[in-house]
Parts: sequence; C-alpha cells; structure tokens
Amino acid sequence: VMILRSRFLDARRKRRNFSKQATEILNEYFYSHLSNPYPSEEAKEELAKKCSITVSQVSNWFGNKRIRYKKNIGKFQEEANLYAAKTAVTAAHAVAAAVQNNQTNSP
Amino acid sequence: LSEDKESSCSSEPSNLTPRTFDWMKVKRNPPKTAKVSELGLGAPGGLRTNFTTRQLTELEKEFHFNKYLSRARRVEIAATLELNETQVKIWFQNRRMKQKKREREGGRVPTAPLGCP
DNA sequence: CTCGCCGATCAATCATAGTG
DNA sequence: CCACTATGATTGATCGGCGA
Repeated sequence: VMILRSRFLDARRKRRNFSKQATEILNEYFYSHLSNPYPSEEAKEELAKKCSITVSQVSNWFGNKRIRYKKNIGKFQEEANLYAAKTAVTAAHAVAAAVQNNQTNSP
Repeated sequence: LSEDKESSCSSEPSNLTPRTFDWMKVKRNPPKTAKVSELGLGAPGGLRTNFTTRQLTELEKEFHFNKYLSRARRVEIAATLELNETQVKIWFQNRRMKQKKREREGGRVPTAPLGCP
C-alpha cells in the first residue's frame, strides 16, 4: 500500500484548468438547475461545445461539483447566490425584451 | 424539454435558498467487498479495494483476449488473482465502458485547440 | 425470479495547478 | 520555496432499468 502508488506514472493526468468562461457557463447551468443538476446527454453536448471541452469533461465537472457541493454546502453558498443573481438578471433582461417585443408587436 | 420546476419569479434579486434537494441526500451503500462473516475480523466492509499491479496486469491481459468473460473463466481469474467473482465481473464491466469512452473521444482530431508554448 | 450488462453516478483518491 | 487549497481525472463499486 506504500510503494505501489506508481500507477504507471499517469502521464495523461496532466490536468489543465478550464477557462474562466467555461467554468462560468458550467456554474451557471449548475446553479440554475440546483434542484436537479443532472444535464441530459444533449445538454452535456451543448455545454461541451460552449465550453470547448469534451462531453466527458462536462460529466466529470458535474460529478465533482455535485459531490463537493453536497459535501459542504456552506462553502458554496456565496457562489450559489452569486450565480443565482446572475441568472436572475439574465431572466430579467429576457422578460424586458419580451415585454418590449410584445408591445411593439401587438396592434 | 423539461427544466426547472420552481423559480417562479421571486421579487427578491437573490433569493437565499439553502434548500437541500434530494440529490444532495443521496448516499451510496458502503461496498460489501469484504465478507462480513469473518469471525469478528476487522474487515471494514466499505473499502474500495486497491488492485495490485499484478492483478491489473492480469486483468488487462485477459481483457485483450476476451472483452467478455464466461462463468468458468471468471472463476478461474478470480481464484488466480485472489478476488471475488463479482470484483472480476465489475472490473470487466468498467473496463468495457472505459474502452468505449476512449474509442468515442479518442478519435479526436487535435485540430489545434490551443496554442503550444 | 435471478443474473449479467449497460449507462450514469457515486465517492474516495491521485496528482497537479493555483494561491498565499 | 513551501504549505495548503481548488480542481480535473481516474476508478472500484452502487443504482435503476433491460433483456435473456
């Protein structure tokens, strides 16, 4: 159990952090679906494309996020509020746009 | 598509919702790898057995020979490697999934995704 | 009804990247 | 330069659904 940790010298595990924007997109999805953060295969593909990462990486990200989130909800509270506010603003803009569109489009 | 269920436009900009959904409560049963009936032996049933290099090597070799194991072969392998039949079965299952995953995105064309210092 | 497989996920851990 | 934390990936094993 000591010296057998070699593990082939996993050269592939040369991890690279995702871009700030990718993490942004993933977090937005996660917190806007906090009641059920399990994206469908299609959603994963869409996220993967937007983030320029693979579907597996999206799966890994959600897997890690879910586990780590529930492990210590408090630690993610501010992050949760931050993204909740962000999506709220986005939604507000959408609503505003819809209203305006509705007004100029209802004779 | 079906998405959110709540989120009914709350007048609060940031609705604090320390709410705990059921996915956060999900708990997996601890692995029953060890024989619980081992005369009060400190067999902590709930340990992710660490396969030795020898075991992994043998399993890998067998995998290249057969992607699927017959009952007889499984028993043989399990005995040789000192593992449960279940562990061998699960290893092959996981190995097949790993293979598939690797084939699916392994065929990636490194179309210069990023620069290279 | 039992059993193996699949697909997704969990949970613990590894190894590295980032921060101070 | 080093201690400690954040994070992507790996993997033995579990869960639910299917089909033989």
